[in-house]
Amino acid sequence: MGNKLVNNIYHVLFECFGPQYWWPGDSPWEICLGAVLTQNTNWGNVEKAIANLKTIDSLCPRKILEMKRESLEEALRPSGYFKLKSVRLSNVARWWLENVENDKLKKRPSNLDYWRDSILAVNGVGPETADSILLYSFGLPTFVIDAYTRRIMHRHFNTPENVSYAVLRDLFMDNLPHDAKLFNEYHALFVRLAKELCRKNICLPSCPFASHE
DNA sequence: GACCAGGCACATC
DNA sequence: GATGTGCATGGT
Repeated sequence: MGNKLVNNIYHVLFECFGPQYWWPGDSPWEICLGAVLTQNTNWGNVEKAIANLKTIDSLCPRKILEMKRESLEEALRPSGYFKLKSVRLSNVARWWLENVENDKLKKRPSNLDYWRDSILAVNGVGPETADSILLYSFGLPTFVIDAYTRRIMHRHFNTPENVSYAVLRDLFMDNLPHDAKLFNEYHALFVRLAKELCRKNICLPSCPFASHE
């Protein structure tokens, strides 16, 4: 599987669907917060939790950290795993204040590997969440692998079903120019394709409508 | 009522 | 390094 295929997939998807304008969110922090809350969770439920935080004017990292644990859990409840996510979101908010909204930032290197290691060290941030934050919140050129990407690549391009995150990420990063705009659009187009296939009843494995195939 | 959704940490082998 | 398990809500 090489350069050509990885490029061709992108061009076909872009011609079909056009730009996707990702990630949904009004600010870098809101994107970061959404990346944590959407872990193994439907985006619609995440939107409810974000709306709750906005209603009580507690979206920003400082307010998240100032909130009582129970209040934060209550706001996050619709997004599922709310006890777990209240801890994870607090960890990420602390990291954000220390590393992003801080003068120290100016002295820090701006390279991808530095920031990837930094955010991956936060408890509750794994590879997908890290790459989503780096790409969609910071605009750094890293490729996001999610369940949709895995399913599409397995079903339509024959990659092993349980291929590791790192191997699949390398497949894209080794065969594409490191361009944040390209990576942004590419991942968003995978999600769009998966949803279109489902909507048109051309189902991917584990699609809820798969039994009607 | 079952199954699923844009994962992750931790234990165990 | 691979595999299994708990975490929880809301839509279909």
